[in-house]
Amino acid sequence: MTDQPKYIHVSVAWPYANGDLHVGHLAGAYLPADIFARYHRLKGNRVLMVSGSDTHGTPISLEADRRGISPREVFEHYHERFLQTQKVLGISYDLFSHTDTENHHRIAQDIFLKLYERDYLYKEKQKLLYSERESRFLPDRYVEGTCYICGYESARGDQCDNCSNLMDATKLIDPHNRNDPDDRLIVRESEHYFLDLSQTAQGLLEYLKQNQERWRPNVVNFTRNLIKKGVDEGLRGRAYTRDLDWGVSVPLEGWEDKRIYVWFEAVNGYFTASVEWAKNIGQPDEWKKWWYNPDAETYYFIGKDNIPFHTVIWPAELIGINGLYNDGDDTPLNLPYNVPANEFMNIEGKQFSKSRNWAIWAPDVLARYQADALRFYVARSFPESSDTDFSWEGFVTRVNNELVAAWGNLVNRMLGFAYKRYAGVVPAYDTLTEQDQAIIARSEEAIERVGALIERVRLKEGLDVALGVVREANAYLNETEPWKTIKTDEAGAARTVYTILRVIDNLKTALAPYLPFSSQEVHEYLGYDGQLFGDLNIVEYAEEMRSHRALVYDGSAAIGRWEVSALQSGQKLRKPSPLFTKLDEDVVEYERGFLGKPREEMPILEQD
RNA sequence: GGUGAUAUAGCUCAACUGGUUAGAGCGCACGACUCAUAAUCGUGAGGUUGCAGGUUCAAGUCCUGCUAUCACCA
Repeated sequence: MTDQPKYIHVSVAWPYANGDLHVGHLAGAYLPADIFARYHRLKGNRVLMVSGSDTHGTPISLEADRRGISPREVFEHYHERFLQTQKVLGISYDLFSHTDTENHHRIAQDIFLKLYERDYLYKEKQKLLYSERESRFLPDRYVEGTCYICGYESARGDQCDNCSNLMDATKLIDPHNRNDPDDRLIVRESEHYFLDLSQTAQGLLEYLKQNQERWRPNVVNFTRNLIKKGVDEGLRGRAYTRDLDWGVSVPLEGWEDKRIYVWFEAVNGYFTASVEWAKNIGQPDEWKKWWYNPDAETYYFIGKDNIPFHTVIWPAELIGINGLYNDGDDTPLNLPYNVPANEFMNIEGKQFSKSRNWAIWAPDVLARYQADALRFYVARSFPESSDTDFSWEGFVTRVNNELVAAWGNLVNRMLGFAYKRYAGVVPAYDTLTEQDQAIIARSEEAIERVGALIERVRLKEGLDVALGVVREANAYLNETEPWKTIKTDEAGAARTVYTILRVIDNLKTALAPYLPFSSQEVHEYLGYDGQLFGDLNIVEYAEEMRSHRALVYDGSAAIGRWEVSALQSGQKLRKPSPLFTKLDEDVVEYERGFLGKPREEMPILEQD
């Protein structure tokens, strides 16, 4: 490989640490990001993949109230579970941190101050609902009142559940505290800072123009209309600060009681986690190779609900803070190179719902099934162009018919055959027939084709291509029948077995980003040493006042390459055993039984 | 109400900028094989591409209207 390594930044949506990870999280962002990152690592590129727990925001506060504990206790509990879950699932973050680190607070405040100094922020008074009993402004989610459109009595502050219109909380009739109906709320003015998007609108349009070829059409169209509307009508500002007590403080005198709005501060995490990562490895400027390098490519893996924040708000912030921490150098910060937003994954035909427990929780699935089985089914069902459905019937049939029967069985039948009949070594051959060469070529092309698709973030199609070649490999065996020819044509059988082992070697590589655990097994069965990928560790980092735990990818032991097989005859094989567990049909009914019923959180265990 | 997206075989999904008889997997029917976790391979049946119009030599693919679902925003 003579190409210069590319710098690839993989930014992954920050999950609210108010509940376990579920398959929607995996399908929307984490698994696609991991597949993408693993591919680029195999390719020899420099990958920096970061994310972390979002520890602020109303959902955390609500959960804390519900349980009668502090927001910190809530997020620490789920942050730890995120670390363990993603370690078992193999989501290979270079750093999965959280937003309550000193590092994140400091940088989020520096970003605010930079925007403030450069006049990207303006002050404005807002009318908000105030609780005299609690002496504070109440977030919309805490407010209840009578809907001013349909008259429904229990409309929420943000939306009416009856007529589903969005609500302006201050217009609600008889507004009161959800947790305390006697607490009548009054409208009071409060001053806040707003991000002035009109200043960056032209720059954003220009930026969009340069990227639209590469982006998914829905992301482009959605963003373009958002900005254009803003340019025509004067792009509205967005409130950057809130009257809350949980979050990052506004770093201005007299504003200490207000907080930076969680969304503005959470997207800063892509940047703050990169800085933290560099500090953690003892090379504090290393992050600049992704953020201030014009040749670096930055990818943001998010769900469709977050598109505006990643294609408008965050780029606007980045334009506003250009030069931050860069010693006067005028290189601009990198704006998102691609934002391959996914749609949603439904559960058994219905929308995910945490409150009704209509959900499939990642720790629960991983307690019962192989990580690669989950990765496989979710990847087969990625909502890349439209909403898709996770069904247990689909899980069982896809795992049994495709993962176990087509790929796992191909590996098992031929590695077992080779191991038994050829004294545990890759058989020798003289020349390969055209048919042999053809299937080898197909498997080599698969590496090329799958790689090209992954680079374009068409991950589902990439997996489909690899599986297609798995089927071709099975068909090849049906035609060449080495178990028959070994009795009549020893040279022919040896040639066939060598061929299929080399094909399996190539397919192992093509599938490795998707199925890292089982590809590693195949790698070892074929007699190779070493790890295709590095290791994931949970590490504790101390700051001045407190410490936090993080998930960290250590690639130092990785030897895997995105290259075609050069399998040598005579290589010593290891005794194979089946890669995947076949699932019983009863799984469908058993698992469906958990849906919609109260759930008990179980400890997260490592697999194997 | 505005913006974006989705609606294709029984099921889950494909089909880049409009172009030969709309594809694949599963399921189903029939056949082949037996090395393998009864796994594999082949053949076949099955679609008036949500509804109604329109543009074009040609539309699942473009335009208009409508219906349903999802997301974001007022």
